[in-house]
Amino acid sequence: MTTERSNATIKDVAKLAGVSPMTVSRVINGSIRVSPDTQRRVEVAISDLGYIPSRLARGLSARKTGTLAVIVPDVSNPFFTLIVRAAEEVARRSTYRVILCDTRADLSVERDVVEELIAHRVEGIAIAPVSDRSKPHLARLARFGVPFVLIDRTVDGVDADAVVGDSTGGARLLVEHLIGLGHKRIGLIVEGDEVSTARERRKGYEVALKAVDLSLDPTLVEVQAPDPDGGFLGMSRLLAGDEPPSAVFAVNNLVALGAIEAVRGAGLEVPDDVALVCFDDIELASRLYPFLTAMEQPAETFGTLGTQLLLERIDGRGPAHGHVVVLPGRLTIRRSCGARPVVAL
Amino acid sequence: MTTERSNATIKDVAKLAGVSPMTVSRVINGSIRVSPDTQRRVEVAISDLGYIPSRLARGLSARKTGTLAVIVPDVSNPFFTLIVRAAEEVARRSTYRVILCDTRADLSVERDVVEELIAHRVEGIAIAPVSDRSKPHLARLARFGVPFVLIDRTVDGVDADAVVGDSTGGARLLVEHLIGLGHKRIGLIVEGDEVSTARERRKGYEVALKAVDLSLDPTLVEVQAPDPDGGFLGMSRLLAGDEPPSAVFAVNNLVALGAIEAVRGAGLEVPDDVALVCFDDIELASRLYPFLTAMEQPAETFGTLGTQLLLERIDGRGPAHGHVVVLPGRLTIRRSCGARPVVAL
DNA sequence: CGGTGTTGTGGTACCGATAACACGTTTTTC
DNA sequence: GAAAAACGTGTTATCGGTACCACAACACCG
Repeated sequence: MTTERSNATIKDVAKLAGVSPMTVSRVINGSIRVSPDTQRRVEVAISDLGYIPSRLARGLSARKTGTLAVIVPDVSNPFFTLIVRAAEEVARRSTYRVILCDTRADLSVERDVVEELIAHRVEGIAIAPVSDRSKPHLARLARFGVPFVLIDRTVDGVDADAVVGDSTGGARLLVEHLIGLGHKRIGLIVEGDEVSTARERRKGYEVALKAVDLSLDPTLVEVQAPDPDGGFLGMSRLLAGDEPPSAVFAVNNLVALGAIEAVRGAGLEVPDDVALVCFDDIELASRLYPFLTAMEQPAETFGTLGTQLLLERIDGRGPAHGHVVVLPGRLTIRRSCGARPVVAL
Repeated sequence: MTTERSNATIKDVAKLAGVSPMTVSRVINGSIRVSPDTQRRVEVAISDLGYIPSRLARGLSARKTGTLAVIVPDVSNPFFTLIVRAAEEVARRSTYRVILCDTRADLSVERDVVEELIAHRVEGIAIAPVSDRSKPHLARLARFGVPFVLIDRTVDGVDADAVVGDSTGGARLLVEHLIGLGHKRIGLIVEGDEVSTARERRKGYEVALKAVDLSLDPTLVEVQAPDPDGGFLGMSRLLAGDEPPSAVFAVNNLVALGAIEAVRGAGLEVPDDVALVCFDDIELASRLYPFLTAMEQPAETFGTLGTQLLLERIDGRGPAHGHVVVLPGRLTIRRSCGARPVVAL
């Protein structure tokens, strides 16, 4: 193994192989118009020099980088991790590379990330936007002609391809399940309605209640950050009310976690004192302790389908207007709702 | 808001501002040698055109990209997520961007990722390598003069900066804890010893047993993949043995998860029938259900320190030989080991 | 046998930025 | 008050590739 420092360029390879840089370029890019003999010589030279073509130069010159990006608000959320994995897989099969970006649900980080990706001249972006306030960022992409696909969330006033879950329907099912268990006072912990999923889940909650003539008590709705802290706060406030709910619907898995902590913190238990349901599973946690009754969404499909739509857009195929795919979820009944689990532990 | 498609270059900006591209470049890069008036005119032009400089061109021309990379074997593992977050934070403060890469613990993916990052001309890499067999990949980096820092794991035969946990000491503490609880037959589920942490944790296990004259029974050691499936398999085999262990040390959090499932699958319970300890916590799961007795490692510090070492390397500072930092873990006693928890639930 | 393709290869310009140097002007310095 | 230094800006070459066109050599056609 040589220890020599290598930073060969296409010219070095060309010289060593006794051809022009253009011919080396042809070999790299798998052009057909190269004689077998030349091709072999060039390949040997590349290998001898340990040559790796610069993506910077390639991208600059060819005006395409072969790079996509996936932007999510939280890479550590298992729901988004699955999306990312699936997206990478699809992209890889189309010989695209993927840059993964985490906005931490922070609008200003999202703004920077989008700008950075434009600067990198990525060819397309799959994005789970922070909220409706992401609209300027998406407008920026549109202005630069960067195709994008929305994942998990739509953005008010933005017409684009999107792959989302059936939040309204899913929420309705969850709440109907609680109603079926006899609950009449059902609380909701949800994030602000500038996030499409929150908006729709809230709507599903309301539809389910109205359908059985249960009144909508505004004191039973807590608007909180979509994380464990928000869940904790929301549940704490609900429990402190005059007439606390007997069941609560948490807008997502992390909120549910915090809500459970709040229940326990109040010396109560889930589901005995408060039943709980939510959107999205926490896979690792459920393996250890199958507890959360949840509307599970097909995260991988979000990633797969989203990336496929994106690739179509890049190729100039696809309809003129945004193509929105809505995927149904699956209700998984476990302990937190208080129903007898279907499968014994 | 104009809907015009924008792809302005530095020349367009220069023309609009009535200066040369060089002057625009100076403004972009915050050079001091620009008159306030010119600066303002250029900034207005940039803003009017919605100009975003091409990183490709900048990188090619300036021969530096201002980009680092973090490579981990599993972004969804909370341990690595924390590392990544911390690394990004440090990099951002030094005006570096970060590319996040997930190898899925697959050597061939790691090879491709490394090659891709060299092609992107990243200026430095923090990597949690797959195993000792990652050595050629690291050699490649060295050959290209790309500084790198090892995170969480060292690689046999590679001299580099590294930030790792005290695996041997941590493992010893965990096993001593089990011994202190009266266990005499203690099993181990570990991955192959081409991974430094596995090697060292196994060593810690052996040291702890020897220290109290407990024999090393090879049938109590299961070598398995470092994921839930491996844990399940390992635990299943241990339980099926002639003289099953009364306690088991799982090499990491995910293995522990699978191990618990195996115990339950056999109609037994943790810790009543088998006590269990492991490395690394699962934060979300522990919030829902504080169960795992674990050696928690300061993941953020791995990321922070690692990136700092990397930045020093890039600046040409830092010692000639690899600087290895070993960080101690913290033993968190919960239920899975069978000890009475310090804090009531 | 000239005309028309096809094949394999090279030359040149250029992608969009910056480094390095040059140059006219103003300011400082003694 | 002239030389030296600082200032503000432009010119040119170049980073490492690829697009586009040119072109020689050979094949095939009627």
